[in-house]
Amino acid sequence: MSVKSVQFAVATHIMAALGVYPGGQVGSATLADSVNANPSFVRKSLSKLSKAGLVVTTRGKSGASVLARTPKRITLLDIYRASAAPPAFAIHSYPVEKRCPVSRNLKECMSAVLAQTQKSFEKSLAKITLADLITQIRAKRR
Amino acid sequence: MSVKSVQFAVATHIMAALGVYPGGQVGSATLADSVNANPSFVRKSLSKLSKAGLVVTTRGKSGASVLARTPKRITLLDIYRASAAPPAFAIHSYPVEKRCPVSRNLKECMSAVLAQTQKSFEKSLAKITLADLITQIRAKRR
DNA sequence: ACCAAATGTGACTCTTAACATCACATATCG
DNA sequence: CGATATGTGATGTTAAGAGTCACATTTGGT
Repeated sequence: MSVKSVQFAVATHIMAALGVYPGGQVGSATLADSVNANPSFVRKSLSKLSKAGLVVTTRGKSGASVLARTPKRITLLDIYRASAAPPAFAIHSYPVEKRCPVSRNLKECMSAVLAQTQKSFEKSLAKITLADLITQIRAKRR
Repeated sequence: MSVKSVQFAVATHIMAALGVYPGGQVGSATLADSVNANPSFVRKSLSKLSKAGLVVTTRGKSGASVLARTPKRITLLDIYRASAAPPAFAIHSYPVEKRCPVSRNLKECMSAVLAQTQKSFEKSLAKITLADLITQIRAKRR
């Protein structure tokens, strides 16, 4: 039950870079440098952010990306959702043993629990804006 | 950033079964039946619960397991921690691009964010007791 | 109109970590 | 002391994300 995907972290990195870079017009090659990852991988992540409406990218020669709106109005939940990271929690998929009431009913109970849990951590992400993150990064500036 | 582990769900299944079973003395083979998983796998999970002090198991002939305390005093957070599921969130491990302030500082900021997030969902798990879960299972009883 | 330079994406391989299983050590009741 | 349980290390299997490549698509500049 746990997801070790790097999508969310990379997406956040990209968004932060776009927010910090003066002017905001940044090409995918530059972003790939900052993240230190394969350009193609970064472009895929960027593409998802674009489809989610968090950034606006222009194609063709001198193509680049810009934040679609001010960092204050972008939460980490927006980024998390856009990054399409797999759900953080999972239930086993073993077949049900029909004669056992626990086996018959546990999964349903568990999904309720996990849904609530997921909601709770998403709420926590929604409280943090990209602007907050950028402020922190600028504060360190070392 | 994501690996789906089934540990938590299995551990919870085991605990619920122990709580529901009248008397509570249950062997690992019976538990394996209920979960519908390999007995060895279940024993490993059981072993972790035992080490965490959530169940008491006796070895040797007629060995079995019992809840270490009343279900009201066992939270899903206890079980989650005992199950040693991998942390729910991860940060990428790409090397830092030193000339980029975002690259230099983002990871630290992200770990703070993720730590807070982890805390938030653990808090949510702490609110649910094993007794709650058992009540739900009994309520359905179909 | 064409070329250069950028993003968008499908296909494929590589790697990793969880799952699954086995074998056997260890424990203990009768 | 043997039958039967749990505990656990070793090993094979498998699924999913990461990484990479190739190429289509787009678009500004000359």
